[in-house]
Amino acid sequence: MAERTNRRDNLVETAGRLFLQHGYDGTSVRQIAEAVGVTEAALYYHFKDGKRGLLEAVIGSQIPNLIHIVDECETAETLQEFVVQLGERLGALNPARMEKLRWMLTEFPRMTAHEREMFHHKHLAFQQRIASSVGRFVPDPTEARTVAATITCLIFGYGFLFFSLDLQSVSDLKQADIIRLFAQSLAART
Amino acid sequence: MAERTNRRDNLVETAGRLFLQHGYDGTSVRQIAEAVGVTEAALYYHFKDGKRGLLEAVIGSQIPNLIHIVDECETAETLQEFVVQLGERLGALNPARMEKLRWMLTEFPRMTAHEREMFHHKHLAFQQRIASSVGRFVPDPTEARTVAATITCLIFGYGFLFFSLDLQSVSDLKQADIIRLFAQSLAART
DNA sequence: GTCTATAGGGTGATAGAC
DNA sequence: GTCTATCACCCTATAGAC
Repeated sequence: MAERTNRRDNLVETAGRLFLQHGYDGTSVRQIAEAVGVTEAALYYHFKDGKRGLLEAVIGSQIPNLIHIVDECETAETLQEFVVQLGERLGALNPARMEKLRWMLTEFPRMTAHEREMFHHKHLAFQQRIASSVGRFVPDPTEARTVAATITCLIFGYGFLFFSLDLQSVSDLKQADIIRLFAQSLAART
Repeated sequence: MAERTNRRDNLVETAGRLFLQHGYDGTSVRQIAEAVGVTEAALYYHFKDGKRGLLEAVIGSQIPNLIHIVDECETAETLQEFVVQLGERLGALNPARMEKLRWMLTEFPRMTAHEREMFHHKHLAFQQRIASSVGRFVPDPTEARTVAATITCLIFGYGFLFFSLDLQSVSDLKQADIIRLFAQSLAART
C-alpha cells in the first residue's frame, strides 16, 4: 500500500522534472517510465488517463508556494524595507522557483480551465498575503492591493527578463539596484 | 526567383504561427508543409537543416521590435507622463506582441547561444532607447538606466502575469491603476 | 502491480523521377 | 523546385500473462 503511493509520487516527481527540462511534448512516456525504473504499462496502471493525467498531477504539484516567503519579511519596519527584503528573497534566492513559474507560463495555453483556476487561486492568495503585509504601511485597502500587485509585477518581471531570459548575463544592472530604486520610489509615492 | 523567396518566407511565417500556437515540439513538419500547400520534400529543399533550421529562421523573425513604441512617447513632458504613455501602449494595445514574448520564453532553453544573443541584443537596444528618453527627466546616466530597467520589469511583469497567465480574468485590479501608481512613485523617488 | 508483446499511427528525413 | 514513395524510428496506449 505504501509502495503504491511512493511509486505514484515518484512518477509525478520525475515527470515534473522532465517536463520542466524538455517540456510536455518534448518528454515521452517512455522516458518517464525509464527514469523511474518501471515499464510504460505500469505507468498506465497508476495513471488511467495516461500522459495527460500525469500532466494534471504535475501541474498541481508544480505551482510554486511562495506565501511563507512573505511571512519571513514580517520583521520589516518600513514599506521600503519590506519590498527590499521580499525582492531579495524572491528574486535571487530561489532560481528553481522561477523555473517552475516559467514552466507554468509555457504550459498555460494547454491547461484546462480547472488547472488554470488552481494556479490563479494560489497566486491571488499570494498577492493577498502581500497586500495584508503592506497594509501595515498603507492604510487604504484598495491602495494596499494596488501596491501589492505592483510589487509582484516588478519582481516577477525581473525574474522573467533577467533570469528566465538570462538578461543578467549581458546586462551590468544589478537586481539589488533595481529593487532599491523601486522600493525607494514606492515609499516616496504621493 | 521571386517565387522562391516568397515560398521560403511563407514557410517561415506559417511555421512561426504554428510554433506560437502549439509550440516547436507540438508542431510537425508535415503540418507546416500542409498549411503552406507544399510537400515535406519541398520544405527540406528550402531548409537544408530541416525543422531545426526552420526554427532558427522563425526565432529571427519573431523577436518583437518595440523601439518605435518608445518613439511615440517622446511628447511626454514629465517622467510620470512618459511611463503612463509607455505602459498604455505596451501593456494593453498589443497582446500579439506579448504572445511572441511568451513564446520566446518557452523556446529559450532550447535556443543556441547565437539565437539568445539576437534576442539579448534587441532587448538591450530597447532598454537603452528607454534610458535615453528617461534621460530627459533623470540627469544621472546610471540612474536613468536603472529607471529604464525598472520600467521594463514592471511592464513586462504585468504582461506575463495578467495577460500571459490571464490573471486579468480573476483580478479586479486594472492595469491603468498599477501603471499610474508606479509612474507616480517613480516620479516622486528620493 | 508489474511484466512482455504488440497494435496503430505519427515523426523527421531522404532518394530519385519529373 | 516540387513531387511520390519510402525508410527507420518513436510515439501513446492496451491486452493478457504472471
